[in-house]
Amino acid sequence: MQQNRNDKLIVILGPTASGKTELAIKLAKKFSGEIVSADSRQIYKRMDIGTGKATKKQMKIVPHHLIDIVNPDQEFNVTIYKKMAVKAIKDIQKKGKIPFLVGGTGLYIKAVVDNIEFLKIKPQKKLRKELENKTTEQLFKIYKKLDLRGAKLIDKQNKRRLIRAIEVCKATKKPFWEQRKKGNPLFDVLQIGIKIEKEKLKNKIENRIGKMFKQGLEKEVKNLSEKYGWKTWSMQTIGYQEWKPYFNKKITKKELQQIIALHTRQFAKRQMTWFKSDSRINWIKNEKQAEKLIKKFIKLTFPLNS
RNA sequence: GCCGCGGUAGCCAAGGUGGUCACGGCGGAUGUCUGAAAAACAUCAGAUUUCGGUUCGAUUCCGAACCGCGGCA
Repeated sequence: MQQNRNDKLIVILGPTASGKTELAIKLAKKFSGEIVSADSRQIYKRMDIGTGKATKKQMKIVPHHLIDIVNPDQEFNVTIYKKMAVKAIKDIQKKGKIPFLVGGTGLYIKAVVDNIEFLKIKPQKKLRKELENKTTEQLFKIYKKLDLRGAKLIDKQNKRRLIRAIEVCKATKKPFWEQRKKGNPLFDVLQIGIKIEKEKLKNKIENRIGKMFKQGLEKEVKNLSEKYGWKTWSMQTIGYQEWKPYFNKKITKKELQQIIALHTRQFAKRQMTWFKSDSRINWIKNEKQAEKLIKKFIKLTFPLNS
């Protein structure tokens, strides 16, 4: 354990609408920290209301990183994210401040916390296009030939994963599965998860959507769809994709709102499924508990703060 | 009131000609995750409106009741 080097990282995670943003800002302010977003949608510019970004005002209280970093028609992925996040975190540490990694995108958080070293094989458009025309059975057969062990463990029916696995095998001439790896941990991490009952979260989700509608989500979505269409990756976002049938007059506004709420609830559940499996997460119910954990965590490196 | 049509899981919904019946989809529960992750994918639970009859056997055939829809009065 290095005593005086600042390699601490505090993670604040939880399902959508659980109140991460608010909590993180309070904590970061209190412990002189800066926020690094771990949210796969808030990276997009112009997608403000529907992704639940912090307001300009809030961002003035505490510096935020990795928000608004690409245009809505640009492609983005974990690898890019990880690189940027690690850099942002280190920069904050160098300033003697504490980085707060805040968000609900499990894979992004994991990439940083577990230092996943993604294989440097770029997605190959031609190959992917070719493979996409095949059935999952065909893809599985191909993969099996390239990586017998991996074939036993992969989601057999998940085309997207099969294609990626094949892509890596072909590019590296080695089995995909055994090439996956984690590096040594980059940071000393404290993970804090927001615990919230299902019913309560359901209400919060509904309220939040109501608020978004009032804040002008319709216009935001309309502008985006007119400028970039509906097919971009960024439009594959809850709170955005659902508007298409509404604009085409296939559903009413009330139905639209219900569908968004449904999708959001389902998403929240998937997030929890992801987080549940990480036993390192400290689940808290309120700010006080979070503060307590942080104080204890920080003591060694920042004796003056406690 | 009469005539017709229908009543299959929380919702939608397949099931010519009776054989441990019970297709799907949505929703639900549980889970997977190493370059799209607010993505993609998997597993599981759950039903024949009710009461009688015919039959070795009824989701299926017959009758009645109840409910819904349409038409006539």
